[in-house]
Amino acid sequence: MEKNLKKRETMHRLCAKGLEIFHEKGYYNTSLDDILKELELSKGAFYHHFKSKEDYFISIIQNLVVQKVYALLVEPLNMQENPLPAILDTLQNALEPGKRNEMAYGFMLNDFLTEFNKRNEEISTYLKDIIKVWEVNLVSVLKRGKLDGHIARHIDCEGVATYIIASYLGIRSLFMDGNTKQLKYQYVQQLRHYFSSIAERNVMA
Amino acid sequence: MEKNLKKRETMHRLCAKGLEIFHEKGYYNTSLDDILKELELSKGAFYHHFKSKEDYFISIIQNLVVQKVYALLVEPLNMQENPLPAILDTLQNALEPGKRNEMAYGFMLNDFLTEFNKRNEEISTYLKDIIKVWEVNLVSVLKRGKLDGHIARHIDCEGVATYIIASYLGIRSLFMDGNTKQLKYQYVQQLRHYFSSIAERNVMA
DNA sequence: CCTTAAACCGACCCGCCAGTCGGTCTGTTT
DNA sequence: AAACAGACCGACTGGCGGGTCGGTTTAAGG
Repeated sequence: MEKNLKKRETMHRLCAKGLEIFHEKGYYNTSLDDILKELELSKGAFYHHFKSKEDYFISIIQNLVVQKVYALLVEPLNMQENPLPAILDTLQNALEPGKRNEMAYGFMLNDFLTEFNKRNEEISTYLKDIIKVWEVNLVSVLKRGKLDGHIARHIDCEGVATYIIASYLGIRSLFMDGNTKQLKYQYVQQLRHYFSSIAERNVMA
Repeated sequence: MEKNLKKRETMHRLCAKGLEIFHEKGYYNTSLDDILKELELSKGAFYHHFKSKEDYFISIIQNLVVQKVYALLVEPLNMQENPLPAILDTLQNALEPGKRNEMAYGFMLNDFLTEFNKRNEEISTYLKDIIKVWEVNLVSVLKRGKLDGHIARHIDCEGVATYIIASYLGIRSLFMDGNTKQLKYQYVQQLRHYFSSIAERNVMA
């Protein structure tokens, strides 16, 4: 059964490198040969494992992107009892420059989302589903926070989630022009102000 | 001098239609022939007026996009004395579906920004400059608002501007999946909460 | 071993599209 | 009306890149 292992290994190498380069240069701006050259693999190897470039990218989304979103943006939401600081910490961490050689700058959802919008409906759908998952989790954490008295009763949790997601995607857009340190600081600062306006009137960490 | 008129007219038709289609389908996903076909012009005509596709798009940015940003996002900022409601109204209006057959959904900065990021540095620079202009104007309006006692004294106006821009770009990203009405409502609602947290403590319209 | 099927190779095909170029048509100038 | 220039035409080129396919290597099973 070593053949099977080889297969997995090669597919995994392809996906990992693919995500890295697609994220770096964009999907449409990256040719398969770009990726294949780096891995010293051939066209033949690629098409043995994937039926098309599109199919390949969908694999990447489902195997890697989904996991990363969970690990980076969903799971940390439940690390604290009070959702507002939990969300703040999560986002702050997600904007941190990549540690241990992982994908620099935490995330790429926005780039892919706009790249595929109106160009490839199927891939767009997969990406939107990921956002949806994030949103659903945000909402549930926020609602729990409302029940626990951390968030004011009149607040619309769905609206808050939408607004958080929007601001996060947007700040990631702005990250491209270098001054990430300051942008991140400003973002977190203002997010704090915003959160203070929807928190239940006692204290806000 | 009718020749000169003809030239202007053709160039203008090219730019207008170009912006429309580039915005609709993306720059790299639109071939010149796509545009030329709709205008019933030829390759020859095109290259008589512009030296490349890139040069063409830069013309579009400088002639049309800049103006639209001014008209839609900068000028309305000074329509009211209190900057926070002014900004709110401006953004709300900018998210309004296009009236009188103009470009649907107000704006496209984010799409272009991410499309050209890492693919064409020159064009990216032009786009970033536009954002910068918007930012500068936001900051100046905010600072004036602080002097006039509408905004709390400890607030960082640059940070606020960044956060506003981020959230706007982000909500525009989310607009692609259809439910714009609700998204817009949620966005404006939360923006109001945020603004209430940075306003000087009297009233907030 | 020898067979079989898998993983893998790489030359090739083909459509797409930015850009070229020789030519035509039309209005302006003298 | 002749000469010129600028607007426009459209067939063509060349490179890029996704996808194909016949062949070769490798490892599992008999």
